[in-house]
Amino acid sequence: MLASDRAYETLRDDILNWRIAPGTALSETELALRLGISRTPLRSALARLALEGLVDTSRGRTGVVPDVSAESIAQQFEVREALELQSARLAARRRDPATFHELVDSFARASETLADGGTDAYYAVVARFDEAMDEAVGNPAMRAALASVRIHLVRARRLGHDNPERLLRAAAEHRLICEAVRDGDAELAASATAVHLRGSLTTITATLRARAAVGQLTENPTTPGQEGA
Amino acid sequence: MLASDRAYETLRDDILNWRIAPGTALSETELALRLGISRTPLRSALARLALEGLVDTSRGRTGVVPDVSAESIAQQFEVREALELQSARLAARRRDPATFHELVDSFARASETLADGGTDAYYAVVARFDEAMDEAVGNPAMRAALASVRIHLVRARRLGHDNPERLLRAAAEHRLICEAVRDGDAELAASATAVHLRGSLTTITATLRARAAVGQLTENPTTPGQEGA
DNA sequence: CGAGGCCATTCTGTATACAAAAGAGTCGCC
DNA sequence: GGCGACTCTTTTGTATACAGAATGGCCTCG
Repeated sequence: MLASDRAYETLRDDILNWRIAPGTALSETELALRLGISRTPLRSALARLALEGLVDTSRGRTGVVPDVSAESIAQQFEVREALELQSARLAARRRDPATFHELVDSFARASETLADGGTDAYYAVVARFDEAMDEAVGNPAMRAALASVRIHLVRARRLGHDNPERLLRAAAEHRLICEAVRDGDAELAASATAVHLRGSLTTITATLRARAAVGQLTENPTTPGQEGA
Repeated sequence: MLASDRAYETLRDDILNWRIAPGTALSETELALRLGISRTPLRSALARLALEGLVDTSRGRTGVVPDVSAESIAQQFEVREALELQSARLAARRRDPATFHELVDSFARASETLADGGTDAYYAVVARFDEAMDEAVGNPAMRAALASVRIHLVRARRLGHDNPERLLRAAAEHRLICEAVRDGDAELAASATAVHLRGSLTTITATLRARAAVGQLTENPTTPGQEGA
């Protein structure tokens, strides 16, 4: 595999999993040294991250990891709502019913999945759902646009990881979407998606508020002293 | 200005204005020589174009300019519809009325604008409209998503340049959108946008069909022999 | 005459060296 | 004591050199 791709994936995962704290300055020389590659492929990786919005280069030339604010999340959700509702409608018209019949079953068994494999196992089902929707829509441009939005919300999702009751409600919402898509009901699929997104955003916003209230004491134990002091 | 930025803008304009024909292979060494820079900043420019979808790197490592097919346009419009309808709704809720009052006037004078300054002058008004919508929405993520879609449709728009009667109808549609946004009527703004997009897509599709029927004889006079022979 | 393999050419990917610019820190002056 | 300018350091942007890989042509064998 290419060194630039490895650097990109490593940095992306580090940012997405909060191993690099928001506000951290991303020095090319330092990162290149840390990853054991030269600055050339690292620059390429940083450029990709910057274009995806995972690194902010707007102020100053040194890239920094952008913060996850309630405002930025709400903005991402406005875009996500537009794209996912459209996706749901199109998927309902073009889907393979068998695929979504299967997904309905998967979401019906969500409580077992959560009990057995935890949140990661559940999110794997969600990933299958997203993939099935993208494939049903059959629009590469839509897939790319959605991928761009979803990658931003991964960090936010990580914040709400510890909320199993929300995940169960989300599973029920996903199940309804799958049923609507399976039955070819475009408007119901869109409405069910809107319901799901509203619930999702409410949970994330509440989590952010709770974190802000608790303070910054117990978080980010993995990266001590990465901030700009 | 940075050499990489200049290279990016030059190549982007060349692609958007059909000075580089679809299917053309983009050799790094050749382009670097042509633009008088080294391969390093040129690589950066190519990477940006590839991430924006203006250069296709999926098959093989050498980038090629993707073709503009009726299918790809339709797919872009499915994304555009999702984003612009959402934008129209949000803009209607958050707009500054004066801005859109002014735009209503501008589109009302479209026939004069076209007579005086031609299509370029008209498209300048459309650019002001897009900017006003983005500003009214006030969502950087939405702005970025829309910019990504719009850049793809610039090439398609160039194809339909020679259709003044369509432009007059488009001006009337734009005027209706502006009136709805000015009045804060979110649903009317969305509906008017849907009408406009449908008309736009129909025109572009018809133009593409006409070009296909005429054949490839009279096109691309600016870049003779750029294709792979 | 066709197909397969080998060789050469050319391309991309990576590393490193150099220059220019920005930022911070300090010294001097007001 | 505060403000400003200068210098030094660190950083990014660019160029070039080198290595590995792929592709195309050509030759040979069947």
